[in-house]
Amino acid sequence: MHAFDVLGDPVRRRVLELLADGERSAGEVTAVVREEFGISQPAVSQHLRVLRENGFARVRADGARRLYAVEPAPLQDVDRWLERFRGTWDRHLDALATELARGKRERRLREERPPGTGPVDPPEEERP
Amino acid sequence: MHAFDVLGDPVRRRVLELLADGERSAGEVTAVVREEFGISQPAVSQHLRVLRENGFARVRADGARRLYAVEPAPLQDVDRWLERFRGTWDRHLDALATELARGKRERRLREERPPGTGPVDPPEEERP
DNA sequence: CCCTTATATGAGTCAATGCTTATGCGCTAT
DNA sequence: ATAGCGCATAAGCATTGACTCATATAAGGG
Repeated sequence: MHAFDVLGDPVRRRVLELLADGERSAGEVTAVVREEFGISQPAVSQHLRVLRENGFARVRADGARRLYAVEPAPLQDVDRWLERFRGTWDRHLDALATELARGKRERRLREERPPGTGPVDPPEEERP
Repeated sequence: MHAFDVLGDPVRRRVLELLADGERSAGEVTAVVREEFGISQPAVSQHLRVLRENGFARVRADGARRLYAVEPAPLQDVDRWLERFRGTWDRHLDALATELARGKRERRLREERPPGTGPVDPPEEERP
């Protein structure tokens, strides 16, 4: 199962959020998720299994309890995959920042730049 | 459809990779994906639709061709969701280089805002 | 105009996945 | 020992979603 398939499920994302602050027992996780999603204990257990088997979580025994914690490797994989798109939104952010800065400057110094010299609007989204 | 569901499909991930370098026509994308995954033209078109309808791609007409490009917003959402786990792998000291690179980029983008002054992440939310 | 090219849509099928109920199995405590 | 808790697994069912083939639409070139 690919990392993105694992993260595709809202319950599993919520479980990871709960584990982000540190170890939690299966019971604690189950209580929260049962409450929020209205699903059964076995359902949560099955999600925990998916997280385990795909390397998103490790588990350790504490008496009869199972303590789960985040295992970061696959999340890092996702992060690295996103790497190639950061350029895409950096460009957008830079453009936005430039636009905002220009607007602010123009509001303060009305006459500094004549109209028609700014960047053109990016193409609008289109419905074919 | 949640961003992670969209990214759960390997064909759609591949399409986004192809678009990461800039605009490409539906035909170009289809040719590559057909070759690599052995699926039909309509199948690729349906994936393009999913990307469009979920805000991952924008399309613009060029005669009979459709030129697709990445729309970064939902990828940024994913990136922000990952944010809370970066601490987890910092503790593991696994991705020092990645983190340093990111830190440098963020310092460049936030030169005028000192760290620790931004809002904290809200709980996971859906984008309609 | 007709034919071809480029892309999108519709209907139908099939497999994957997430849920439920029922049950198993190891700890813990009485 | 035995009952009860905590958690996992099994089996069955329903839904979702990705594919195929067939077809629609629209632009461009003779």
